Amino acid sequence: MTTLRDVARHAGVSIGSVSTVINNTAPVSPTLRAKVLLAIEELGYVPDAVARSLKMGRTRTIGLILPDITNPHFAAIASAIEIACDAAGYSLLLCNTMDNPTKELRDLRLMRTQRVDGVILVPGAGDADYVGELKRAVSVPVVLIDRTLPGFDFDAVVLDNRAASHGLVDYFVRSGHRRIGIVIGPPAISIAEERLGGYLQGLADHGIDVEPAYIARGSFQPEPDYHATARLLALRQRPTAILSTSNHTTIGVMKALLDKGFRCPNDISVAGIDDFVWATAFSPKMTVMAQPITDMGRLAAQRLFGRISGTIDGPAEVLVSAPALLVRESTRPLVD
Amino acid sequence: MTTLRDVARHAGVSIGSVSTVINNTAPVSPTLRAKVLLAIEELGYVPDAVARSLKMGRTRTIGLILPDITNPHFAAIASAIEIACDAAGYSLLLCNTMDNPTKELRDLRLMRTQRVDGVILVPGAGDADYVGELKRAVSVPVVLIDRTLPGFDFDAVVLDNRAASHGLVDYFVRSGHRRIGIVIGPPAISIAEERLGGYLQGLADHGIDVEPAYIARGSFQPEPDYHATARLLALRQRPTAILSTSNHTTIGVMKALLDKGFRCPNDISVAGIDDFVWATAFSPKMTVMAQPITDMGRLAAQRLFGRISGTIDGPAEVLVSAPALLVRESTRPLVD
DNA sequence: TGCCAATCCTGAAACCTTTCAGAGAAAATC
DNA sequence: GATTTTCTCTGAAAGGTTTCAGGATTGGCA
Repeated sequence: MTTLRDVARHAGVSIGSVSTVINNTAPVSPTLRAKVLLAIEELGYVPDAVARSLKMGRTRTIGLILPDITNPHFAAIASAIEIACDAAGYSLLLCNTMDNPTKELRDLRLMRTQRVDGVILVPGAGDADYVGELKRAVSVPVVLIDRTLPGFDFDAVVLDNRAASHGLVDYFVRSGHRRIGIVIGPPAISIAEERLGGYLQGLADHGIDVEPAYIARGSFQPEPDYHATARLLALRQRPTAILSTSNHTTIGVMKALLDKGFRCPNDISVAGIDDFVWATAFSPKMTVMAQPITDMGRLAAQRLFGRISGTIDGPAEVLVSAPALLVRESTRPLVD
Repeated sequence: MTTLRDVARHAGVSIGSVSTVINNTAPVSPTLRAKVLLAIEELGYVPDAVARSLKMGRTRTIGLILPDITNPHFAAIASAIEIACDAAGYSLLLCNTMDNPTKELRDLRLMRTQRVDGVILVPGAGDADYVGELKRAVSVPVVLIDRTLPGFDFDAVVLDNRAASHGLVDYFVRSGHRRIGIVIGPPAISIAEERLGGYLQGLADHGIDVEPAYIARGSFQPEPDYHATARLLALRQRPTAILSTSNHTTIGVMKALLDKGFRCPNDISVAGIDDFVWATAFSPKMTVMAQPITDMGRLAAQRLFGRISGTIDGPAEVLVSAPALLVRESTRPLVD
């Protein structure tokens, strides 16, 4: 590796001058600049970000911790954040927790030792240890995205989850449905409770009694949610409509319908939260509440950069995005 | 931030001793160890990876450069690599090129300034500049995955792409199809040519003449491949089977069928390369050649770690994985 | 008791950069 | 022409760690 020292020697100038030229940190004579630039070119010098980080006390790197990069929802978030990082001159350290709290703790610790300048986090369900570590990780700005963490005042970028499921219930009821099931994730995850809350509120607003059996607990994962859906379908008095509360859930729901021999929307209407590329590629095209996920990712990154630079310094804010209903072909009016 | 110096002072020992205890790099007395551990605990000391990297000359970080994290295929690769990194004590720097050569160059340069210990790369279509930069990036081990780069002897982990499309052609022909179309990506990407090659070979092996109009150039992207498919469907003499050469391509193909009013498999059979979670959630369940993608990601990471540590030091190897045919419901025998 | 070997531990150098006080030269002012 | 100001550039310190030559202490042996 060639260093500043090599460049300086080769150009016949001091190390400090080379640094000055590279970073444009003070006026220099054209001669000096030319000599240095030439030397850099000839030696193929590339600055060492490690040494720079050590000296400067910041790494120009942020950490992204999410549950499952394999889920297109989180992949879209990652993509948006990566674009923002590129534009702002940040590098991106990626960690995938697989929804494993132990791994998440390890990742948080990794962020500390790596001295990232900030963290964007999709928090899992946190116990006491977790909460402690997260608090300590707070030496650096943290922005939550997608999910929140009760009791922590971090900036957060989230969907209006209650509105999302409430809107879907509204739509179902307007279409004549009253027996509406829901497949929902674990209570420890904030969005599960919020989406369930919107569903309950929606039913209440329309004067529909809650049928406990219509609330099927899954895990926001295709497999468990497949089984949760199967329970719904096995009911003596089946729902006529199912609210699927995430894209991975939708995979489980649709798979269950297919396997159990139900046609959608003829036998049962299904609407989901989250849009995805393949939603319109197969039968039926899915009716969904879409999240402005790219915007949300960008927003989270910009928020974090603002905190890091000090441009943003008020109290923590929760930025809430509105979902948009896309009516397609997995739902139909109930006529009987 | 508390430093080694702080810990040393607090424990009443030397800096070197603290380092020794932390890294278990030499025998120390139980007393010393206890004092140091206690001090670390009390001060909440976390080692500084930046300083460590500077001193050691390695960062224990690898870079992953891929075209589109939003594509579940690459997301699966990323996930597998992340798991391998976690197990081996490496951090993962993620870059997303969006199939943009300029961005890819920038990412490569970023890897150099960040002093990553190695790079796993899904190369795009490279021009001269690109090739030069890549050559320079070679100061550090590079492992290619998914795609190769002609003329570079890097380790690579790839699918047997010819076998994948050849196998699909075989399957179609066995099912009675002879008018077989293909939707393929741009020629500059290695896998496109290989998959096209397997298709041509397959036809040849069965004594079927190549119909140029049946070869539809797309981009391995839903949108362009939708239009490529539409061209196939507009043919006077339509193919009875379509070979879709990537998962994103499959989205375009199926969408086009749906929009143009063709039923699959009744009107046209479709088989794709790449399996994906939602392949079995909708109608029709897709017949595909599945890649052992998780294995491939792990393999690439292990290969890279081996190169970095020097455990592996022979000439570059291309590790070829075999695809597996999963017959589902998007294909059917041709009876007429 | 005296000496040597073995065992622990210390302290400073080095990794590559940024930053800044100040040296030296040129330009400006009286 | 002497003095001050301005403009460039230099050189060294500092950032937190690892490493290693050597110092200090202990134990063993004659």
